[in-house]
Amino acid sequence: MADTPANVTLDTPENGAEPNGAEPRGALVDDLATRIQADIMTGEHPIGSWLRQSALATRYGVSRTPIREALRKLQAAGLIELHPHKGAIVRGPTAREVRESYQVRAELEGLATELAASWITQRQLDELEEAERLFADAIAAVRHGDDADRESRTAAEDRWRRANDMFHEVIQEAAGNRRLRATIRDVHRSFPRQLTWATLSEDPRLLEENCREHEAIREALDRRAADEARRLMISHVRRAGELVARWFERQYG
Amino acid sequence: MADTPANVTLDTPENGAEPNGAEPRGALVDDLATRIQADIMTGEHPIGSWLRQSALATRYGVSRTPIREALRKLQAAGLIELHPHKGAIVRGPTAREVRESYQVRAELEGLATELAASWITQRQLDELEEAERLFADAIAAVRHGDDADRESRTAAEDRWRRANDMFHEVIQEAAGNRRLRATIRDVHRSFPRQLTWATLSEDPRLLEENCREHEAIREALDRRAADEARRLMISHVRRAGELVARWFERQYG
DNA sequence: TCTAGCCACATTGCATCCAACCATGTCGAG
DNA sequence: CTCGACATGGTTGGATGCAATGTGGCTAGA
Repeated sequence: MADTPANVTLDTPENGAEPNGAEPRGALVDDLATRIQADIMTGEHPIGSWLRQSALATRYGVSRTPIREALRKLQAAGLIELHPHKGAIVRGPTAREVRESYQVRAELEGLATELAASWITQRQLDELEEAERLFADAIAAVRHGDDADRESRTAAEDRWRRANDMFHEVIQEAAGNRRLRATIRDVHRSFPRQLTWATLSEDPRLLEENCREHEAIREALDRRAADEARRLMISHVRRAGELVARWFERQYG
Repeated sequence: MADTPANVTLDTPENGAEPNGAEPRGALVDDLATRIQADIMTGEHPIGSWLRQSALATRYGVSRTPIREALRKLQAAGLIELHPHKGAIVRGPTAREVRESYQVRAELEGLATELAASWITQRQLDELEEAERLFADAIAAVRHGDDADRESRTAAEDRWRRANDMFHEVIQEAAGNRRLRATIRDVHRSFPRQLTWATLSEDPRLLEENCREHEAIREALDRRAADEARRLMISHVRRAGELVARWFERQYG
């Protein structure tokens, strides 16, 4: 710790990470865990790279102690491996794990959809429609943006992901089972999100297919056809999973 | 810290628990997390009680640092709540959460059973039969032991739980999806195990019913009737869940 | 008697310190 | 030239110290 240049550890919020010191000074570890996880998701900490405690400490402007606690949380979440006396390594899934995860997720989202058919409100159905609209917009942006404009492309990615998340989250919300939702999130977050996008965005036809599947699900929910909605959702997720797994194999296998 | 002669610390000789330094000296935190979790499950740290870091530290013969990391893991697992500057509290589920969890678990175990129907080996079918036998033995022990012999009763509880776990685990093993198994475990361990036992053991008829349901599931697996096995497992888990939820409401509601 | 303010104690949060440990590169023997 | 013991730098693991925060009790005033 001798080399910290700006060793002004005074309570002045120097590093600017906390704009307004709104930090309740107890949520620091949880905040760190969230940030590190986000940096893993975006690929800033690539799969297979080492997470050095001191590097993270200087990066986020804290000491190693809270970093270590945050790493424990991430370990429990399955995002990293902790090798004693060696360090933490960002854990990437295998193709098999991708398939397994999507199989589990398909079942859970199927259940969520089945439940949602009973409880979904008109307002939530409208939100699903809204999500579809955003989804279609994002697809259009991809088509036109092509590779010419890289910035609009990542913007489209962001919009697409938001629309997709919105669709699934509204349904999970409508299902009214918090534990179910939390479980789906746990399964989902075990591997970087960019995977789904990277897979589907390669071929706009896949995106459109995805969109149509969403429509079909919403339509079934609108008719309160629980079983059908469930089946549609399961095959929807499974299909996406198979595509991701294949892409993953081409990439790393 | 070493000045506390510990009045209660004697009944659990933790500090001498590592006779031969078999500890790889890096697994300490994980070990602590496991032990604390076990003590929560057995009710030694009752639901709603505070977990004082220094108390845990002296109890397990370490300093507060590894304790804190272990608590972070348990927090991530959902077993405890961490209130900044106040401490860790053992989190008990609400009746609603019990219902939600069992609904999720039912779906997942249903999937596991469906998958198992395709992959289960004769050896695993034999293990299921073995589990049933142990199960029946435990029931018999409960019937005869009555309340007269308290020791044989807890022994029976242990046997019963082992048999029950064995049954479900063999099926999950046969399903061949590790992620599925891990997810079921995560959902399952969110609340103390004694609940299931405490519920079912009140009425031997429930135990016998449970046993018959196991038989039916095994029989369906034997016939490779995937759909039927799945349905049976789902209603099996749901029924158990409903019983636990009701017991829980009577107890705490 | 009741309540508001205050003070002392208990507990956590984070930083720092030291020992244990792994990896790598060097040097000497065969 | 190769292989193994050894020293060294870098990293993690766990303990301890100190400041910040929450809590309960005590007193003074109405």
